[in-house]
Amino acid sequence: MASEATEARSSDDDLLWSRMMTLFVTARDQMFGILVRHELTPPHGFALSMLQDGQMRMRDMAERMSCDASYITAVVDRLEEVGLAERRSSPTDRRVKEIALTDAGERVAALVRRTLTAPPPAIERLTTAERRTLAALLAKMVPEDEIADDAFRIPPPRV
Amino acid sequence: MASEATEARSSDDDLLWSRMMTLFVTARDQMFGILVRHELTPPHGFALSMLQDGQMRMRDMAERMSCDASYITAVVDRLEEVGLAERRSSPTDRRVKEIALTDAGERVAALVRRTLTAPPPAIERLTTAERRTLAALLAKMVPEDEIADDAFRIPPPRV
DNA sequence: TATTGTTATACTCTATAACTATA
DNA sequence: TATAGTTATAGAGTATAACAATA
Repeated sequence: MASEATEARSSDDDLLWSRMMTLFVTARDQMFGILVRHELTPPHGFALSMLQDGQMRMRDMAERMSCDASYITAVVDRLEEVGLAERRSSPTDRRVKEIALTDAGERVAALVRRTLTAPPPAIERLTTAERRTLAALLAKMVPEDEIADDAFRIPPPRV
Repeated sequence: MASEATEARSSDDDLLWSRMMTLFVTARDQMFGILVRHELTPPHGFALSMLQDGQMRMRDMAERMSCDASYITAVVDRLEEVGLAERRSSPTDRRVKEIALTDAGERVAALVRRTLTAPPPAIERLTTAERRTLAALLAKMVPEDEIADDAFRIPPPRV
């Protein structure tokens, strides 16, 4: 039986996407807020999120961020300056530097990761049953193998 | 009675937000594609979307885009170069220039607007009833007076 | 010789300030 | 004097290319 929230007026349909966009904008602004407080930009956030899964070689970071290795140098420089990550020379190959999060970096990375993966506060306006319904509808729209992982990757197009 | 799509497994809940993000990323990339094909950047898309509601003075464009008037000069220069908009001197105040879309500009602006307001193709994986349910859930999460209108506004934070 | 990372350089995007024309 | 728009200049972000160190 349809609950109050599932009785849609026709105008709801028209605004469906605008409402979803609003959730994104809110999450994006929250993410930007976290980054600005640490004087970082979106690429740093992406890097922090990656590094939460374990230390990485700069070469591999460049690959996953789809940018040149020279830019990774700048990104890691900045992360070191603000004390969120550090370079560790590889004991087996002295060319290689492994980038690892500091304790402070772990904390910020966890915040970033949560913004990328946890539903925004507006989810609390739904009952548990409604959340399950929403999850199921989204699962039908976006199969697991189509889930993207670069929501906040920058930059926008260069012409 | 719950349809097939509304029976959520617990892991669906975990991925709810990642799935929604994927829809956003897809729409963003579609928008970027439209813009790149016309050698434009996100601010141009935002300007086109605004101009679809009628011609505007550059001063007002700067206000709504939260940027300096001098940058609007550059944006409008570019839109004129690619033939999507044109400056029209105001007959009543010779300082003022009204910016209007050309026919080609109307077409691109309509595309942009649609990307901003129409659900992405994945919506077709839902039945009509499911779409209404989704719309109702989103309406409960995002009341009409909280709907944001600057989904693709750039830039990201500068530190 | 090939690979990892850095430095040097240049280009794009956007902001700030000085300027011109009109009101 | 105040306002609309432009031009000049500068800063941040990112890419490309040349380089040094190590394999």
